[in-house]
Amino acid sequence: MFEDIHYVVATIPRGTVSSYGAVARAAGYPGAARQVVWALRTANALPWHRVVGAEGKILLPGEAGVEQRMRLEIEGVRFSGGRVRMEECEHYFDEKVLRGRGRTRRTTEKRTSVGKMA
DNA sequence: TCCGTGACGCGAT
DNA sequence: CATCGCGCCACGG
Repeated sequence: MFEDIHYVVATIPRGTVSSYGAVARAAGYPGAARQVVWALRTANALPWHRVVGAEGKILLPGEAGVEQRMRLEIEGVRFSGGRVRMEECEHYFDEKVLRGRGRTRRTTEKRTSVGKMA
């Protein structure tokens, strides 16, 4: 499992970010966002700073959070308020292959919001 | 072995 | 909006 997560995280291009949930899905464990956290915590040679909350929010507490934001800004990721501008910087894995959103009832019903439908 | 704990996410209230 | 509740799953006590 962490192998998959590790791999997925490693594929996030510099200058872009992704969310815990997105990584979990990409790795093949929809809903297992927590495991992504674990994977990031334990692994050390990963671009962990490229992973933020679902809304582009930095969830890391304390200094680590500051560092994460700093690193992202260095990579060119822009922020809007206290969150990352996902609209511009979110990295989309092969969503077409991941669209098997396992659980999550019918979130797709009115997906009028962020037009992220490939 | 069972139980609580997360850098979470998302629909429902 | 703010909150709650549940799902997910590896770990440490």
